[in-house]
Amino acid sequence: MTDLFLTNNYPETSKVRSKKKALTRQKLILAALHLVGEGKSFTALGIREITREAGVVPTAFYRHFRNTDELGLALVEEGGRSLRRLLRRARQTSQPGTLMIRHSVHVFINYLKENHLEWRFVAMERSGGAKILRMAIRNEITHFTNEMVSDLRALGVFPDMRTPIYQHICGIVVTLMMHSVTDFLDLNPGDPKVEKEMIDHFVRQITVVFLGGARWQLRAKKFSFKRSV
Amino acid sequence: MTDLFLTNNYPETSKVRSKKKALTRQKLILAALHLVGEGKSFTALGIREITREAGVVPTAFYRHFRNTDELGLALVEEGGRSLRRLLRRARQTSQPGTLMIRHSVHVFINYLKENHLEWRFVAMERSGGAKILRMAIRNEITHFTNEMVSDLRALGVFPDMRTPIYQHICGIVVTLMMHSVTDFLDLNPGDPKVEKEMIDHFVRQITVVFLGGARWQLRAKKFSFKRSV
DNA sequence: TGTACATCAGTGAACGCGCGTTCACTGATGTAC
DNA sequence: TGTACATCAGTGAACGCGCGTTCACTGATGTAC
Repeated sequence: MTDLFLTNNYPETSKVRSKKKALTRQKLILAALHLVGEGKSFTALGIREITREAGVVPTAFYRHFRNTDELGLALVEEGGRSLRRLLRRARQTSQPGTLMIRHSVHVFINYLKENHLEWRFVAMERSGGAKILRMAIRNEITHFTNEMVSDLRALGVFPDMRTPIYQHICGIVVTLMMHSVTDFLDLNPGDPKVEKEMIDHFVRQITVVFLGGARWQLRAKKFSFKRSV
Repeated sequence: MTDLFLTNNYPETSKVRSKKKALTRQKLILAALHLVGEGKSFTALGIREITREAGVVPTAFYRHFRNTDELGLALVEEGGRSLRRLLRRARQTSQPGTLMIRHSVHVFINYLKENHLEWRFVAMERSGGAKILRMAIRNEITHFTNEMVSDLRALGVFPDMRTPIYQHICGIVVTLMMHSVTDFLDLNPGDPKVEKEMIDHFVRQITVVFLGGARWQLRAKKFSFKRSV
């Protein structure tokens, strides 16, 4: 994760200064994430609170962001990266057949535990925060859904399903997934029994949606592509 | 709606005073809802802001609530009432057969438009607010889901489906429903075309879930009640 | 390579402001006789 | 019914505090010659 924050916008020649600046930026981002992880709402965070947590003086904040919304957008970007890395990992270890869903959910949950700060932020601000953040997150999630569609296609799940239906199904799955993030992070105190129940629950949800999607596709075919509901 | 706020906790004898107090309480609740409706996050609301909007002096707040969280819980209760009234209305006008889903969604959307303030609050704080509010909302939504199960049963949808599966399906539908609240309130600027698209989208989501649920139930039967995924 | 100047990330003091909360109060409403 | 006292919802002044933001600064890093 660390190196991702260190994106260098300076000419190659200036090294030490830009590295230090990027480091402070990272400290600010991590401080905000850490405070969100403690249960605070990002919307309620203040500049002084964040800089205090980061260990810099309040005014240093303005060298990196105009206001907290701008920091929020940086966090959304970070969350988007996290979403994409999840897909990459799922892709690399994908399993065929009926095991696919359960395996993917396991990858998801493990990934979620590793990166719980970013995910908590995304799941919370997705519907609870400032409008500009909601929109940015909605955008990232749309991209995520589209990528999921092409991944599943590449894996040969539902080989002859039409694209709109495919997108529809993945949209539902992603909505359920984002919702389960809050549940998981709220209710799971490391209890493996609770964790297993939640995983089973989520697997069943996805299975129902996939079954329904396949059925819907069948119907769409039967009625020669005319919707009947 | 109005009369619901005027719950009288005083002995029958004292009338004018308690009525006035309940009225101020209502003003505070409506002020908070109104501010949330303007796009502010409830978490970020302050006592002075709320009392200013309500037209009372800041200290009057303490005659009704200890802090903003307590007001939040009152709003959750109000939201819960709104959820239950929605079910009642849907029940009263229910349609049989394939029309049922589309009709219910229409009832839902119209109801959502009428009571958008409460719903915006519930949808936003469901995953974005203070933990105590999230928990209270989760609780209301669980009740809502259970009621939906028994309503659908009474209507004879899925006559021989087992209760856990029933609950599972309604859980998915309610999650999708709550999620669509934010979408609807964020994206719908009164444009009937956009509105129609969102309704169609939501109808299709529910249909997919219902189809999947029926299919799942069939599988559960076939494999003599043993889950296979 | 060495020197003289420029840049700029982070500092620290200071500001005005709105916040939550306390307190003693007022005057309409309720109660007792 | 009338009177004298009790209650208590809402008032208004006051408090200490942390907030966001401004500004001139410092000193390490970068650049030019």
